[in-house]
Amino acid sequence: MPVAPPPPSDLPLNGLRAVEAAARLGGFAAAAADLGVTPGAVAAHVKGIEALLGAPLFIRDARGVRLTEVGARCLPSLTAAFDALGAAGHVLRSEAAPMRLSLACLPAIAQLWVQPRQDALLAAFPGLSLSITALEQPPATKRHGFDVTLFFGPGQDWLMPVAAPGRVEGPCLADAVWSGDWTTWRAGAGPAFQDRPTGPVHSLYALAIEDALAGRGVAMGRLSLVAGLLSQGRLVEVGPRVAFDQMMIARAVHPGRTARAVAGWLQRELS
Amino acid sequence: MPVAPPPPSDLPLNGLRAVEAAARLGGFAAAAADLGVTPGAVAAHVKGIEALLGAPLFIRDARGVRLTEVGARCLPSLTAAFDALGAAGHVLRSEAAPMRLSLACLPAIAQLWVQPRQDALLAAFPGLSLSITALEQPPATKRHGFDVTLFFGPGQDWLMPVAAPGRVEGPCLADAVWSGDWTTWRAGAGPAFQDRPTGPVHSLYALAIEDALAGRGVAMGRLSLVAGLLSQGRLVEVGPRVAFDQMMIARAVHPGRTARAVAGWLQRELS
DNA sequence: ACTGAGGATCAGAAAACCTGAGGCTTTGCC
DNA sequence: GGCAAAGCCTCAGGTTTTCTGATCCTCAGT
Repeated sequence: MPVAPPPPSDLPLNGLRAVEAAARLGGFAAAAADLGVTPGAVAAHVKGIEALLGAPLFIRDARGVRLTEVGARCLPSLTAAFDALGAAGHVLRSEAAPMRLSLACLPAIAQLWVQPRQDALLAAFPGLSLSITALEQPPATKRHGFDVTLFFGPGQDWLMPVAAPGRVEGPCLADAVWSGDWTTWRAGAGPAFQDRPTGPVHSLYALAIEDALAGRGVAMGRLSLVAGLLSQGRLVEVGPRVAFDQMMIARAVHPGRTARAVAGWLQRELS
Repeated sequence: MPVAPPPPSDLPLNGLRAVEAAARLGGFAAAAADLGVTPGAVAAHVKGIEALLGAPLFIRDARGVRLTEVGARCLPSLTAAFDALGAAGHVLRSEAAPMRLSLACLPAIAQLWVQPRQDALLAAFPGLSLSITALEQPPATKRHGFDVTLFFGPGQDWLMPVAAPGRVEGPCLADAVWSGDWTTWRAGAGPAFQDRPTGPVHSLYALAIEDALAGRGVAMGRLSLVAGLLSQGRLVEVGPRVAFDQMMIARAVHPGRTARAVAGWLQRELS
């Protein structure tokens, strides 16, 4: 009697999700972050799937993991499947509560741009139930439950130093994420402010702007984010504008009545 | 400081699977059977999803469940997603072990048709690792891990009473599932064997055939299943053949080298 | 050689999951 | 009308799965 091997047991869904995330992101740690668990959990899931299949899907070495041949051939269908699942989840959510909407954006955008427009947005969409989540990175996939994203993408914006009126002499204020903005600006405007001391470096851009508002120095402003404060006179431009190749972009992650309408409204506000 | 994202709570995969199964099969009990759990577990999963969504997906009444409007709009994308997942799982399995193949068929087919041909099949596909699973019903979806199915479907076959040579006088043997075959045959051949007592009724067709082989009575044979025994002379036909509108059909559940080849081989054996 | 990133491993703890019994409502059938 | 059969619901309890947190290991770059 030849072999009558194992039963055709189904593969655990959560395990497949771990495999897909690890393959897509190129590492267990990244996958773990994506899934909101620890790397150990991802490793265990992947190991479980590999055991069920009887073949390794990843080659481990000290600096990460790579897909095996077999794994690489499986990735496209896995990704397609989880994209479909994400879409299905989205349909469920939007059908169940059409006026509930979740927006993902950078912390700086949330505080400086969305916050001041929130009342207008809610007035434009009566009944809208809005939740705003600040993320450092735009969600990598369409599976994260967000309806609309608002992040920087390719486009045209302006950089210029800003300070509170009459308080233009303080140190240079910067934040950790966009510290490169000063460099970019100087490349276009020359070595201005070179002699200034560097002030506190915040983890959040909005905190640097707060410091500038409080007269504690000069911040590097992205026009789209500080235009409101400039027109209110709470900040003034203290140097030339320099073109910047990133701009805010609002997009609906999945097609859906409300999401599309809100993304359109935001995009209109942007221009 | 990495922002701690308040998770945009993803929907649990197992819950979605329960919802999809219940929606597709029209009942929690059926879904439970499909998923291999108890109805209570399905109910709990569905309830969990409904709670997360904040809207009911099913209307319960005493004779089962129906989808709500919302649920009905969600079903297509859910089904598509789980079909995609099933396909992905299948790719994984076949990539990991290309020569491993699992066949699903009726118990009667397994015992009377597949078993005698197993050596020939393995000879035709060297290295094939075959597992055979007997199911009363063909798997309803493509998600059950089977590579090839072999069941009765629309087509042309023959029914006729069979018995061991020289032992044609015993009672009518029948099995529980195909007891209708006697009725069908009499409808075409007239009231023959009406006066015979009814012998033991087995749960498995193959047991009725065993009884016939042992000379304990007359069984109603489907030609495709008993042809081998007839040509060996172990059974003889003891009445006219009557046309029957179901025949065995082999099909590959998912496209795949081995599955397609084996299904083709089986189909060729059938004709 | 030191350091840091990324994995593996393991035990304990937490969460999710399943079962099994009992109850309720409706339908179909004497 | 009374009765049985289907289905679904709830709940308690236990079991399995899953996650974490600490520790160790390996490798690459400095």
